Amino acid sequence: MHGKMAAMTATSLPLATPSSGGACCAPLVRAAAKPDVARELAHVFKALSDPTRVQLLSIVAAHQDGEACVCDLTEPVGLAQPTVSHHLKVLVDAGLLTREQRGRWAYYSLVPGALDHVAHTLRDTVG
Amino acid sequence: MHGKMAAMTATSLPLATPSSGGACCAPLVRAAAKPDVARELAHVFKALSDPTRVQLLSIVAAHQDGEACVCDLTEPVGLAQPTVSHHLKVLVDAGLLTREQRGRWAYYSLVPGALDHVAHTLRDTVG
DNA sequence: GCCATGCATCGACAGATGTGGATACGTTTC
DNA sequence: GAAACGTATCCACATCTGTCGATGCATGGC
Repeated sequence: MHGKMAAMTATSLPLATPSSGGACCAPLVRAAAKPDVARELAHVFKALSDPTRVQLLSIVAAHQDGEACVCDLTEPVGLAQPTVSHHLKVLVDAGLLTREQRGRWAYYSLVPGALDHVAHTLRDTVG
Repeated sequence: MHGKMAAMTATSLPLATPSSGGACCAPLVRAAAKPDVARELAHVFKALSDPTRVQLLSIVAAHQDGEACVCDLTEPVGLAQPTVSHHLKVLVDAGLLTREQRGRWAYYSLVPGALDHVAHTLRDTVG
């Protein structure tokens, strides 16, 4: 749509024409992120994009043995129990928490390397 | 508000009552995240929670000199120019990109330590 | 078996978000 | 000055999201 090839006939350096009148576009020095990777990253970040969910992760991590049940979490965040359950489900779906039912209680814990993995992928993508 | 001190009079270990019938709640071994920190983190993560914006960061980083103008970005992500401008504004507001107008073009670049700072704060908060 | 408890799901609602067409603004060129 | 170009802003719209009351579904205690 842009006539990129036709521009080749004009000068030997169609890109990076400097100074005044030329093009704005600089060349790429490496490949950009695959859309799949961007989607994967965005999915995890969407789970982290709510203050309540960041707090929930922190509270779970601060508990003994790194696990907490829903009843441990509703009061610190000041939200109703269905809302907390919803947020926890989002975090589980993002691969940041695991759920384990023991008796009447559902215990949530951090997935060990999850955050490190995200940080590493992000570094590979934009770093 | 919680009478933490008063509870000390009942038993020497008011928390962590174990085994069967007892409470579900495990004690905290350290302080949870301040709401302010959670909000700050969530704000940055919200900017990263859209696949298009992750791609934009990656494309900017992949360009020579680590900068790109809007015309470099619309075609790779396949969206209209106003939409791309909107996403770029979100990334600037989150402190992940800077904008510099040079001539007719607006050049966007990564803020050097921004992602590292976020990763470090996150580690302090939930790690 | 029956009730209480802890949690997930459902339904509904207000507010936020991604998207693009139309348009306005600043800069460069003629 | 006028026209062209690159971007940002405005507006409208469909969709998504956070929230909570009501309800269902298990498990444990009586």
